[in-house]
Amino acid sequence: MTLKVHNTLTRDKEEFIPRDPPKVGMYVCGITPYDETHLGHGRAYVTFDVIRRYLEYSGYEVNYVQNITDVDDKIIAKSNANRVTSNAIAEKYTQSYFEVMDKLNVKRASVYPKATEHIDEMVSWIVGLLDRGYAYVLEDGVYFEVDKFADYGKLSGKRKEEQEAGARIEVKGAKKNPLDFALWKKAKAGEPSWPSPWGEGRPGWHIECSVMSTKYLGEQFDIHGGGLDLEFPHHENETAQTEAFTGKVPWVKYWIHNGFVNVNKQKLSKSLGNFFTLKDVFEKFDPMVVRLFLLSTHYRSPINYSDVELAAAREAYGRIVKFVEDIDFLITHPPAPSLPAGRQGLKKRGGEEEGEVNVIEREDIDEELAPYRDKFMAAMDDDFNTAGAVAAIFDMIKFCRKTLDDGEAEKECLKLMKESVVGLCEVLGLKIENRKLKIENRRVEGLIVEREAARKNKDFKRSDEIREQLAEQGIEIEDTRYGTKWKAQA
RNA sequence: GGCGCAGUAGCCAAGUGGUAAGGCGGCUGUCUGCAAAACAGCUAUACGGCAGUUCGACUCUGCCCUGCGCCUCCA
Repeated sequence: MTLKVHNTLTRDKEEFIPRDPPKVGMYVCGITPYDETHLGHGRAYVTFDVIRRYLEYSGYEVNYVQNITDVDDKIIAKSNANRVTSNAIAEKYTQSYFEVMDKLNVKRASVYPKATEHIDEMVSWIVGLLDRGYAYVLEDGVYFEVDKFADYGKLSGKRKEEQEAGARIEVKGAKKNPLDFALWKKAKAGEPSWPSPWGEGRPGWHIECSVMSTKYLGEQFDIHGGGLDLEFPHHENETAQTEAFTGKVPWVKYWIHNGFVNVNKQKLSKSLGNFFTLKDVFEKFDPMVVRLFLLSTHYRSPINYSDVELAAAREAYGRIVKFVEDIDFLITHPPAPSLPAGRQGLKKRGGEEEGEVNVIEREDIDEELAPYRDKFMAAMDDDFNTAGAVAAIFDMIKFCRKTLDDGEAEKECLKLMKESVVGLCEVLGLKIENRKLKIENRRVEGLIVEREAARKNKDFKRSDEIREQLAEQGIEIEDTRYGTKWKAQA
């Protein structure tokens, strides 16, 4: 089986062959931290997290770079409005971003380079582009000259001649072509700025991604991702300036873009006021439910937010969790040892002749589980079809339940079923936690708190009782100067 | 105006040139003193419309209708 990836550059599904296997260099456009992280961000970063996880699962070593645009008009506007430094704004929302992503179980990137920490490199790129004749200086900054780059438009499929007729292009006089974009913006009063050959100022939006991606991944690399809305002009501009600067083509081998989150069929957006912050959504739904909801649609299709669909995802997620809980229960509650030695399992439910039990062994199950794993892989190999992959997980669960209904499973066999389901979920970044064990933990924690209180009151009788009580349940406690630790005896 | 995406059961959503994965919901059953929960079974003669290609299309082509996105900051 081979992995196929839809490449925006070729508008086709292609076999994925990294430049230098098993290494994969992957760059994803990160956030501009000026406000709370919303569901749209969630979709984007869950998408690339799944891609990253699947590549790793497939044996690749992924170097995942995600930038943080910590200097920008909106950050500056907010800092001025709130009378704090733009750095404070950026810090605050970056922190918030990580909190929320952790909840969604998005693995951390290998590195999160910040724009403000790479200003020198950006300046030298701009100098280089000027030297090479791809840029020019105006009153208010330095601009990239789109007409000097013959391939302009190759990513987005937009021809610059055709854009000029459009109504939505700004009609600024000074630029040679309306599509020319700022590499460097000269500072206005009250803006953060850095020195440059063109005076104090700050970099334009696109240059940071070119500079930072190539710095950490090399002048050419495998995957560049981001939301569909970044395809043009952001990614187009990045491509133009990078290939102009390095002279190496193609800069990026595979371009991957995720679709939007819609509400009432419209794109989530600030201007429409129809966006949900992830923190808001988590008030109503568990982050893993949100993740499953996101995974239930192919990453390139639009996905419509609705409480009804989130609730459906919650039910579905609950069924996966319930399955794992049921298996855990069977593992910890083996049936009466009236069965032949070494054989533990379930009593057959339907009434067949007594004494005749259909014992299911680990090897058999391993073999029978294979088709579901294959279905999962086939779906993921087909441009990361997470919807198909999720279906495979449900198929696997259904098969396991049916098998358990038909006969007795060895403990090893039960473990294998659990590992198989949980393992596939893990590839999708879906954490499956046994809620009952969690409650159990909470109960233990509660007793420990009670015991600590008793000790404080020198009620050692009660505290010893609790220690005894826990010990009977196989829980050992250890008092340390940092507090009481506990562990279950193996 | 240019470029592009989508239209599959009550809802969401995969998918294949040879007659439709999965989830939610609904219905029925198992379990239960009853219920709830849970689990199980069933639940699209049909894939926006009209033509065409083909032995055969939901899947390919053309046109049309509807919705959406990018071309301005945006995941």
